[in-house]
Amino acid sequence: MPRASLSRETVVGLALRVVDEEGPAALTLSAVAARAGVATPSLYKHVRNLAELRELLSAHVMGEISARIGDAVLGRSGDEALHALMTAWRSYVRTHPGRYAAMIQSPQPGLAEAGERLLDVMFAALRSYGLTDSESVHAVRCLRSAVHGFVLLEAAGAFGLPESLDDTYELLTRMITAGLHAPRP
Amino acid sequence: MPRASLSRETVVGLALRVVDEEGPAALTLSAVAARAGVATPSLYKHVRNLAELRELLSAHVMGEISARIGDAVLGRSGDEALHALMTAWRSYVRTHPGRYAAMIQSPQPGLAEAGERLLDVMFAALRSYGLTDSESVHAVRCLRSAVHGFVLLEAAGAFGLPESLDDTYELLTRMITAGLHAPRP
DNA sequence: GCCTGAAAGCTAATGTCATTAGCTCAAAGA
DNA sequence: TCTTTGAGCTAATGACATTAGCTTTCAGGC
Repeated sequence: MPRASLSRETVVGLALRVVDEEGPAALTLSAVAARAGVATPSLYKHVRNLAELRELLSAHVMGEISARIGDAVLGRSGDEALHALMTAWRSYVRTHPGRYAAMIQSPQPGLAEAGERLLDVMFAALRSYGLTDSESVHAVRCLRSAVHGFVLLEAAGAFGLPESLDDTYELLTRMITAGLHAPRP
Repeated sequence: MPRASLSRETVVGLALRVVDEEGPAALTLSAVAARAGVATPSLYKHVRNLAELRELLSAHVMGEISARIGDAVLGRSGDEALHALMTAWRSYVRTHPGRYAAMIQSPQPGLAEAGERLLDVMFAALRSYGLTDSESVHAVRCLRSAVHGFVLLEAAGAFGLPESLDDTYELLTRMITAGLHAPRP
């Protein structure tokens, strides 16, 4: 086996640096190849095509988020766990806005596993609320929607007014936690 | 003035049909030109470039949403107004998922006006809660985040489980409305 | 009815990408 | 040392965006 200077993982790592430093729109095979010091077609030895690279990158990012929020939730329960989860999620996106924006949302086969892990962490964080399975599904969806919407808009710079975004996020957190104490009407 | 078969508005209209029928990724000047029955470079007589077309399209979509939720809120107040606003917003996105996904979120000069109008409608819908200006800003941001996150994920097909999405959205609506009755801790 | 100039559309050309085909050559293992 | 495998390369193709410069149409004045 010859020159193994590159690997699938290295390529994904370089792709992450591209989106971190130049934004999601800059993610091209050319850009990654340039960073790898390699001709563009050489990348096809490691990833099937650009679409697969995007998928691998998305799975990686989902994995990082799961790990972060999983850590944050450890040893906590109830509102405290929820608060920690939401804070950790937002904090990750603030650190890597391009990375988060580059993440694919539509259901791809390669993302199923990473997506499930992320859901698992969220379900676990809600466990102490004592919800039924079905209530938990609705609760996780609401949590995910609210956090995803907020961090996406924040990362895009879509909140123009001068009011504190920390305060807004506090309010959002309270809306979610309060809503979880009475998930049915 | 010669052959005025095309216009800025026509071009935007064709672009809307492209994203509606083929998704946001299919929005190319080639695709629009093909629908217009015109060579690609001819479009440059009407829009500066692809970036500007995206901006015009985004402004148009924002305008449509403002109009829809504005209508929905007319003659209502309080929780009822909020509920109508959220329902109308989601309903718009379900009708035009590609259009919504094609909408730019980052603050562009050309989007300022449309963005302000959308914000105005949301502030108006919250008026009867009697919030302070600052509380309203936080409330609108939370509302926008939650709705945007939900409809984006729903349009992307990101909610895989079989539980009813209508029920989830009801819960999300209740979380927001309940949170608005006591926006500060 | 004819002239003219501005605007709409066209062709040709360039540059960036993704992707495929087929070659080369390094190095691992016999 | 020889073979084989696989990483990386060059060349080529095709889709796009964008620019330059030409052609043609037609509105309005004569």
